[in-house]
Amino acid sequence: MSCFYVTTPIYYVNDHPHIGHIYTTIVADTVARYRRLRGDDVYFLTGTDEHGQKIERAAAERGVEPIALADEVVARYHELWRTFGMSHDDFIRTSEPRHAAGVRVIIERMAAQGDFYVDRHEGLYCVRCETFYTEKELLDGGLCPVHEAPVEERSEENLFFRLSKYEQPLLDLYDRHPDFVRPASRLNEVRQFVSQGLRDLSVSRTSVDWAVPFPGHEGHTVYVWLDALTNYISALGFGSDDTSLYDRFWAGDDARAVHLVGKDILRFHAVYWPAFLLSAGLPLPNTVWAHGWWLRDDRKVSKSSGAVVRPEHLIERFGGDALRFYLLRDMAFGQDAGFSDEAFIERFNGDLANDLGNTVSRLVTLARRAFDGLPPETGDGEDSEGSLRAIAAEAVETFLRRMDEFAFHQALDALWRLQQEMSQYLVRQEPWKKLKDESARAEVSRVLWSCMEATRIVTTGLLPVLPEVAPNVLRALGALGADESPPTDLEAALQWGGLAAGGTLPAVEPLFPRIDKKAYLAEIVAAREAAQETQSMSESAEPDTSNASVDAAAASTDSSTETSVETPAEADPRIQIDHFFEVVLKVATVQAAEAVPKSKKLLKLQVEIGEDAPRTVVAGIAKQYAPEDLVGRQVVVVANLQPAKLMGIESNGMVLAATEDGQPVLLHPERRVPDGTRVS
RNA sequence: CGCGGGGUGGAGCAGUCCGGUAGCUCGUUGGGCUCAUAACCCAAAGGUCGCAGGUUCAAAUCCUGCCCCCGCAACCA
Repeated sequence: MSCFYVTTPIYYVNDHPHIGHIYTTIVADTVARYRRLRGDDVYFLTGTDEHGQKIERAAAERGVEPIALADEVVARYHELWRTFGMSHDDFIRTSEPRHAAGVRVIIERMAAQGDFYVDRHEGLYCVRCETFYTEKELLDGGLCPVHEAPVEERSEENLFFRLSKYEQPLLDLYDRHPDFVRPASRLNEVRQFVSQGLRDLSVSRTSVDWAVPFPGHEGHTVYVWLDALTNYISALGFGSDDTSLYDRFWAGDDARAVHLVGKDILRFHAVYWPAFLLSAGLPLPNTVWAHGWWLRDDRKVSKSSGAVVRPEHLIERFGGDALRFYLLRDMAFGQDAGFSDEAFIERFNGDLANDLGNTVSRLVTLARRAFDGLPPETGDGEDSEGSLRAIAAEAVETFLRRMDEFAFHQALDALWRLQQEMSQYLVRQEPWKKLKDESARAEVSRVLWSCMEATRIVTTGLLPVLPEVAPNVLRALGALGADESPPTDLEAALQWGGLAAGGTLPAVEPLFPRIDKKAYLAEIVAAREAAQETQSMSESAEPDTSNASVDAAAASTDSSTETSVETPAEADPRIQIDHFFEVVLKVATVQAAEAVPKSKKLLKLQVEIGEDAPRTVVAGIAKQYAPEDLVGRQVVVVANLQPAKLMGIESNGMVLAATEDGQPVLLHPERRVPDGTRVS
């Protein structure tokens, strides 16, 4: 028996759970369940990353302690993981003392190697970002690219980690263990990054308090990634008195550790983390598996049908297992995939309702009609065709191999191939025509038994994917007693011959009722509208007729960890009219327009605004408007805006547009009016 | 030369590492069946595998060049 350790990243509590977190964790859970069923000693870890300035600041804004903020988000994760039946063995929070202990010990070991040194981080610092910038990153005039505010010269004493020292050892690692990063294309990416040269890494901050204190350096706290990555071993007791888990799952000879990560944080796991471990003289994990992203499907079809990405709604309505299945089946693991409600419904109806659920119904109904229970005689593979058994064996072999490779979509495909073969076999045999023929009783029994056995095997393979529903399907098939637990030895359970002959078989309810696609899509549109209604009414503000921003926020499937803390829905506060008049809006005619080089969204416009000379205005509308189509058109501009530089071009004003689903739609007066006409 | 992903029948994708009759799901059309959740089964139509070269007996797959799309970062003032 080998030891298998699987982890998800720890999720930053400044971010509410989204599809990216859900996906990674579902994959990890499926792998964990699968390895357990293969007889491995498994440890599955997930958790939360709680330190850092963002949390500190968000907490301060709300007037609470950072830990209170973290507690709230952690509670949501716990709740969400429950709905998916996640089987994690531990949930680590970086705010826990046991984690800090691990961080201290790894840092002490790294320090003992002389891998830290103190240096002054001198540079241009934006106080509002609390970040250093290089001159190259700044806008013309030395302004912060985020705030366009002046930066200041600042020097902060930091501890640096000698990352450069590990450049060659890392390259050696990638050569010796090509499996260290998967898929292979990602390894190339990482290798290229490292071979371009590594700069030493700043690993302490003096400006962040909500963090682990840096051992031996008063006033310094540990940089977020050094802190966060260490969770993978601190959770196993590294740095504590009891290192039994660590010895078993990290340092053991037969231990295999796999970190599942989104491709956005691959570098930290494939470069920094092994460098830290090498420095500390600790064993390395075996594999960092980087998966792709779920991208929002923004085809017109979706928009016109009102379908937006709403995993919460899908979960609530169809359960965690259905979403698990969709996510694992529809993404070629490692690559990006598009997420849409329609695809979910099609997958659910096609694979689960039609293929699996309906098959179980028809088989059970047939068996009950013919034998008032399970078929009394087994097929034993010796039915009139004798092929189903061999097909099942082949499907099982492919299934196991693909699961081992983390190719979940192909593993599921293998099962469905068996299901399809079985269905075709059933139709060829037409047992329903022989139900009343006493002489064909044995034959009918063999046929039905074989089909049910094939379905049992398919369902057994689904145990790691559908932990909640698969056992129910087995029960419906009579392959599992009402109070019996699902099998624990997957390989054995996938062998032909597991289904008993004879016995009772209860009538079935539909296991996966088909989803009425049209009705469902209408439902989510209605739900969204209701949500908006409630929101605006509760704030007693005018209904927000432009719903674009609401959609965008609800539908984010971005896996970046940079989204802000969710704040209670807040309608725009009412303003005094003189506030409005502070904004000078004028009609202007576009004299000239050209694309801004190297930019995708920006157009540089010359607009006649009734002044001595036309103004230069930069507008982010290049994706929707061709420069030549704009010349001669009238637009509305904000005339008294502070000039700003965009891609090095000074913009003196702002062109107004309605934003629909993130796409600007230009505003213009109903009929031509003189340039410079005030809008109010 | 910023980083990355992708271009395969109407749609969504697999196959590309390790060349060998182009595959899956959905959709469309026709037929069948009626045990079953308007399900299931059979058949058909539909592709110069982005373009151009090259290597090879053989290229979606390997090599070279090019075009286009989409993310990310720096730009939606």
